[in-house]
Amino acid sequence: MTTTTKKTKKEIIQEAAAHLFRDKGYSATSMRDLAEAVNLKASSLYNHISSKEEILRNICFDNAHRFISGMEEVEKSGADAPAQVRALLSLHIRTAMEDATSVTAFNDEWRHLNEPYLSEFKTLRKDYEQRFRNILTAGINSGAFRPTDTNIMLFTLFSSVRWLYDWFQDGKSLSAEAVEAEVIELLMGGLRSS
Amino acid sequence: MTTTTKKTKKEIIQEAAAHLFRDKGYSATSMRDLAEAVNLKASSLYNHISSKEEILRNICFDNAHRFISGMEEVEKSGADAPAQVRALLSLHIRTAMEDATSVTAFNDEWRHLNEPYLSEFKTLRKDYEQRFRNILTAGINSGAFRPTDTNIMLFTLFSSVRWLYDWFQDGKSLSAEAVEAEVIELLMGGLRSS
DNA sequence: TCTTTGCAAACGAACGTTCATTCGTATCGT
DNA sequence: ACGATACGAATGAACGTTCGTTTGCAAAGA
Repeated sequence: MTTTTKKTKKEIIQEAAAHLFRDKGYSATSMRDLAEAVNLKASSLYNHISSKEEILRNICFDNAHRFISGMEEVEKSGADAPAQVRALLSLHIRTAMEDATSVTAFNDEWRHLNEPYLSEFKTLRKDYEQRFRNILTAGINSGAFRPTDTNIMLFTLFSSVRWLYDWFQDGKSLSAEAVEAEVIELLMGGLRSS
Repeated sequence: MTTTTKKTKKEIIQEAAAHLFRDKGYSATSMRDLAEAVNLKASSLYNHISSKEEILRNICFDNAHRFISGMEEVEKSGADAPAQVRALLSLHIRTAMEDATSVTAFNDEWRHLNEPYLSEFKTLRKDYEQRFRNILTAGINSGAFRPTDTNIMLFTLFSSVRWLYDWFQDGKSLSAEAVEAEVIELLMGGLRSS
């Protein structure tokens, strides 16, 4: 037995759900699909979770908080803007490769949340984006980054990391570290002034 | 009345569907939603289209062919690799801004196609990707691009353009031309060697 | 007149969810 | 050591709703 910290059934269900949501999307995943994936019948799921949306909600907010925590660490590191952007890119890339479903939730499936959670999530997201923009602005002001619309910089960085979970699951040739290094170099090269 | 070449009802339905698919996703869009969007009842849609999936199919393949046509033009232009990449980036960016739904179909919703169309679409896509990779390889061999895994280059370029339709619809400050120029500069800066 | 278009009604299938019940196991009072 | 009790976990059946789609018929246009 490896380092398996015993998972609760709820955690097993959430992970299976995240996997299905990534592959087929939230709406196209039925509770019967999910039940089959964890060797249960649909009705049994409700001994562990209270609704389909609760599962999505947990996935979305868990990962929102993961990114926000990363942002907090980066902010108080006191590093310069390029180093902060590198650290955040690393966080996004690592997360996308280690837990592909996080990025899916963060990017694609949150729109199926119901109110008031939808608004709450959007607020978290906007906050994260604003703090990222602040770093980019600092980098431009310090002369490290070529002057560019920070929205364009921000969203280009964000979404250029989206493909990782589409692609990394086919067990590709490169190691995670190599992928991370190359992507970061590619994107930082685009930001650099001079 | 602007330059409206008279649209058939089928075209109107397809455009409304594309819009809904982008906003809510294919699975979460019902035929009753779609009917309401074109001021019809659900049953009336079937006088013009034969199934929900046919709509998706048309959207996916129309746009696949649009990108493939662009690729063909670029290939026979005889330009060098950086110019070819610029041209293809321009195509992707323009398309994303003028017809946001295309990129959604191309990137996200095609997975809901049924066989045999799913396989057919995947083949078209793989073909397009391979031809893009060939251009990137040529750029590396000529010394214009920093040596990098072409898959990483390819998917980074592809997906870094995805955000445009999420963002451009909120009527933003920058003109389409400005956005295009900045994004291309950002991405080409990352590819460049030296 | 004949084709095209629209609609109300209805279809079976699938959806998320609830319910009463059952089974196994742990905890308790005695 | 014993039966009584409680409880977590699983289930089949059924609920009401929504899904994509079909049918039959009326109105409109050619």
